[in-house]
Amino acid sequence: MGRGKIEIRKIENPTSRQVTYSKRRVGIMKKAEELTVLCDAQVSLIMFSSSGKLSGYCSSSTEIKEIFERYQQVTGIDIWDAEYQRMQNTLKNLKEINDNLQKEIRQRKGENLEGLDINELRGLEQKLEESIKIVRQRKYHVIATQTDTYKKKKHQGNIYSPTA
Amino acid sequence: MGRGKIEIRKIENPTSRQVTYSKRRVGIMKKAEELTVLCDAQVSLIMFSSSGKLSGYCSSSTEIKEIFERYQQVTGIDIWDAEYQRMQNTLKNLKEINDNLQKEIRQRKGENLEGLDINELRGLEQKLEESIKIVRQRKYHVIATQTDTYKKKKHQGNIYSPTA
DNA sequence: AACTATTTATAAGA
DNA sequence: TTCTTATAAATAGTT
Repeated sequence: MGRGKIEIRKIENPTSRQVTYSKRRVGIMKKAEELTVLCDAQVSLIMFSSSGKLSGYCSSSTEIKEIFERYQQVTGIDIWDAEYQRMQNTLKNLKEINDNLQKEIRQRKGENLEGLDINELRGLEQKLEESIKIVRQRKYHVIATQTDTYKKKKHQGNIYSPTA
Repeated sequence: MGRGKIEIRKIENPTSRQVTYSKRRVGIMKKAEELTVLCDAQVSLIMFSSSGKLSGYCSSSTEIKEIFERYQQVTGIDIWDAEYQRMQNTLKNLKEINDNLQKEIRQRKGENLEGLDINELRGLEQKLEESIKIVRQRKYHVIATQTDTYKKKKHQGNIYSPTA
């Protein structure tokens, strides 16, 4: 295609590679346009250079999306399937986790105990006792702290009180 | 490109159009392949002839899907549209619900009580007391039922016992 | 970016 | 479709 035949293999020199890309990019896009017009075809051409730059051609009055949809229809390949599946799985897992959480909460509330045997009930009772213990400790701690604060405030207040 | 210059406009004769399509289809695919190899580019080329026949080229070791995803990323065009959005929302909601459930459970377990004031702590204590009451009632109910069953079985057993 | 010697692509014909 | 071939187009190497 120029001064001397070339082999079709990767151009190692990055500058030459970039130059060739620029030239051929224009060339192939022209070909795509010509094919579209001459043959009344629908064409999509997407290119990423080795440096990651995007160029594209798409037959006028068409969108890439449309072409991909048509591609899907014809090939039967579902481009979105994998991604869709992944999301569905995530959804399923979340729902499962949710269900379990709901179940645990209901049990801790004392709802839905019918399925539990005696040992499970004893375990649940113990857990609740532990929880209530912690809550009570916390409650007393808060009361104590509030009382301290109150006392201090009262004392500070007294400094400026009429009786001081 | 041949015997005499041609204008780039739709070839009206369907046969010639088809012939030209066949030839140029091969040509542009070759160009796509060359661009891929020479310039280390990622290329996708999808063509539909006016009669609806699909041809495509895609850089080796790549899938159309991959190129499409990359295209999406770069352009910001969302090809998934409604379905995707809907799933994303569902996912978001589920995560939120999940978070709240986790929080409630943690509180009922006695973890993470730092944020609660004295009234909230009293409320939680009451809830736990109610729960524990229900669990205990259930426990005694189960014990009673088991004992009944045992008695009945024992009694039935006696029917066939040596002493009967 | 331009130039240009060659190679490639391909239109028309068979 | 496929081949042939005259010509147009593309482009590699160079400036």
